[in-house]
Amino acid sequence: MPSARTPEALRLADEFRRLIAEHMWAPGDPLPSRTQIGQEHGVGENVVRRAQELLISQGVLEGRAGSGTYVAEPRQRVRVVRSSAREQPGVAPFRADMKALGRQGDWESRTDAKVPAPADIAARLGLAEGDLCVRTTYEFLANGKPVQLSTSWEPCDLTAGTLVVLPEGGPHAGAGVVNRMAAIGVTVSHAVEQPEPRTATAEEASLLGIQKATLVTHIRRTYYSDQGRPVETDIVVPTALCEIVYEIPINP
Amino acid sequence: MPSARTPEALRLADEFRRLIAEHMWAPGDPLPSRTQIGQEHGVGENVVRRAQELLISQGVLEGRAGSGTYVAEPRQRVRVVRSSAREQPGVAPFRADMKALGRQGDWESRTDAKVPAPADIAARLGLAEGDLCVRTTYEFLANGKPVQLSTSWEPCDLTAGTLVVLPEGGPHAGAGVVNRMAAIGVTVSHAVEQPEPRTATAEEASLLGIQKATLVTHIRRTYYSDQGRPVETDIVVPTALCEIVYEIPINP
DNA sequence: TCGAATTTGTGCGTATGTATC
DNA sequence: GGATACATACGCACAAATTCG
Repeated sequence: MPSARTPEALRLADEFRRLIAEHMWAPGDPLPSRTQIGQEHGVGENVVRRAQELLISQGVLEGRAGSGTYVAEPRQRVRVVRSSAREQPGVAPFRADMKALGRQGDWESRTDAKVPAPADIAARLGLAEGDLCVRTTYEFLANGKPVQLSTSWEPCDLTAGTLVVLPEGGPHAGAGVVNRMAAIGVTVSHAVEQPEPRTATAEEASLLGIQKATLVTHIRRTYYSDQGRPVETDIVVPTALCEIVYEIPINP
Repeated sequence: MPSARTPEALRLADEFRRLIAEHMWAPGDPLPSRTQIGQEHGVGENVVRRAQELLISQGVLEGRAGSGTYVAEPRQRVRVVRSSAREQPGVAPFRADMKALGRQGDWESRTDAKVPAPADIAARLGLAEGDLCVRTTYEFLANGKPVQLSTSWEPCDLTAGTLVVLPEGGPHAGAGVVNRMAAIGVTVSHAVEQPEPRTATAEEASLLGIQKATLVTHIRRTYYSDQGRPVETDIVVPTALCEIVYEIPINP
């Protein structure tokens, strides 16, 4: 009849937390190796690993393969405001967000002009599978570091032959969907966003510089106009880097 | 030199998915035991376990301790709309949501009248730690089954001596925060919601009838009035049961 | 420049607890 | 109460990445 009621790994994780809280371990410091910690605490190497994994998933520690496990630097998260006030004439929403935080907002993008819509996107856009779209993938940077990913899908026949075919080209480059649509006479009346939690894929983690399998919020956004749905956008917001804020006005 | 590039567990998970997609396994069916599956596929027992865990975390399978692993029943998720249109005079927001889905919306609540605010709540409400609050915990039901949890915190000195001291008592019971505040002359101008992904605690999983450690969205909501922040609410929305929709009007 | 030692990361296995039938 | 099945904790072996002489 053995059995401590709380697993050793959890106790060890608490010990790590205590050492960090009491400034025995400072941000950026490497931890001793797993074998060393294991010997000092009289536990198996795996127990150490599990304790570290727990805190890594919580953003307290950071593991670097081949190098060591480190105390994570406390980084201020980017506040991403999502409200109607985001859409201002001639200003890119993301850059406005970053300016409010005193950071430089930039982005890199790649546009593929005629991409057949995959099944799920086609369903969301009300198209047949395989109908052509303009797909643009974005990587948003705050002070040069990636903090957010997104992919936008616009049906080809919506913008074909206009000046705004390419989201990041022409006179309205980077002005945001609402402004671009307004330029071709399409009035966007409202947007709908559906945030869903999931874990980051390996590719996303690599692009964003975050630990693997950490939590992200996947926002599926739809812009609605009088004529129908102009644009769908998938946005990936890593929890470790950004906090999402929805502002909701209350009608009296 | 061994090593298949893809782990056995992932291949087995795909096999499970295929069997379900091809209707060999129907919703509600129990899977064979892990030892049996392991022998049939020539893999270890824990490989089966990992494959099942993966699909359980995705809501495809469902594990019941002591009983077996089952194909999850496909249940339609409850659509929770979060927008300014939610707040209508005299109507509880949640009940309106459920009515739009053709379901019956109910809730159970428990109010504790004078609870000292814990540190994090005090900070959010702009109080000192230990200041008294009215804490109300809710369990929202759709057709009798719990789908959402929330906890609201109201500073005592805000409502003390009025008819709306208790959120679920008096003439404005269940009418929603905005209406109750209006009854005592406090005009709520806007709300701010901050959705964060995390995993469900054991208690939450038990209350909501979901698998342990599945994903939820934890929404921290603040109602703002002209005088300051009247109310904070923590809302727990399980991904398996609900989808969250934010409607954002676009100002032309 | 290269390779060996160190460290983290991954996959798989075993023992034991615990719930269900 | 016994048998069965899932759940949990812990351990081992090897691969991948990094570091440093």
